[in-house]
Amino acid sequence: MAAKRQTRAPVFAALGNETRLALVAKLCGGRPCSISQLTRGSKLTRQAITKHLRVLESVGIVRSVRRGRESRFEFDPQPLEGIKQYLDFVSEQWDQALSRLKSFVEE
Amino acid sequence: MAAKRQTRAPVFAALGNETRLALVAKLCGGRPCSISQLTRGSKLTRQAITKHLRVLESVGIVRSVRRGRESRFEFDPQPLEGIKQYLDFVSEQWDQALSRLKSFVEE
DNA sequence: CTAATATGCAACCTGGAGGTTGCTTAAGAT
DNA sequence: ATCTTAAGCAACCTCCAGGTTGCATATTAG
Repeated sequence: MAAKRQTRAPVFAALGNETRLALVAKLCGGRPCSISQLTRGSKLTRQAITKHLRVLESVGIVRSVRRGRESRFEFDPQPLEGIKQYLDFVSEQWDQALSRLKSFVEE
Repeated sequence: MAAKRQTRAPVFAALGNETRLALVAKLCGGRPCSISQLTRGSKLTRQAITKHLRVLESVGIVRSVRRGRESRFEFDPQPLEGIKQYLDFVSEQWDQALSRLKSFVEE
């Protein structure tokens, strides 16, 4: 658990941006998309979108597969499982703290 | 859902840093801590820790209560619920995409 | 073959994140 | 009354995230 902490912050950071959240929302629908496709419907440049995709790719949320002249990006849910576990861990700690407080007050 | 998207990125971003993750891990244990307490056991300056706490506070993960000459920070799990919901939403989309693919292949 | 499309690469700009130091003020401890 | 500890404020520094433009290259379409 403690060993994994160093690897989770980058995943959170990758999600800490509206544009990237929107990309994730689009790609988790299942259909792989090319960079150009992802750029249409965004106010940003293709290069800007590309950079965001590379950030997501660097933490494994997304994977790129070259297909002819276009590179298609597809979603990978695995890194998200990791941070979900972390959030559950935090919630659990908190709940336990609350129970301890409660039993302390009751006695 | 779509309306909330704009408010989740900052929460993810607040967690996208090792130091802040460590602070969260400490505070979710239930015991409120002063800035000085949180600074001991870190290699950073008190002011650096303060800045990180303000970031967490700005998204509601943490709340500060003045207690005499010290300001004690306590954890608040509520914003984390929001991003958990988002992660569940993404997973659900993904699972549905997989089922669609599966039934498409099977027919 | 040529034109159009999709991407890659690199330079560049700007603002803000993350950190430090120095000084001031408030509150406890002696 | 004085010393010490906790915290706030502000200036400053460095580096990188996020974005742009311009040009080069690979693929596909006509």
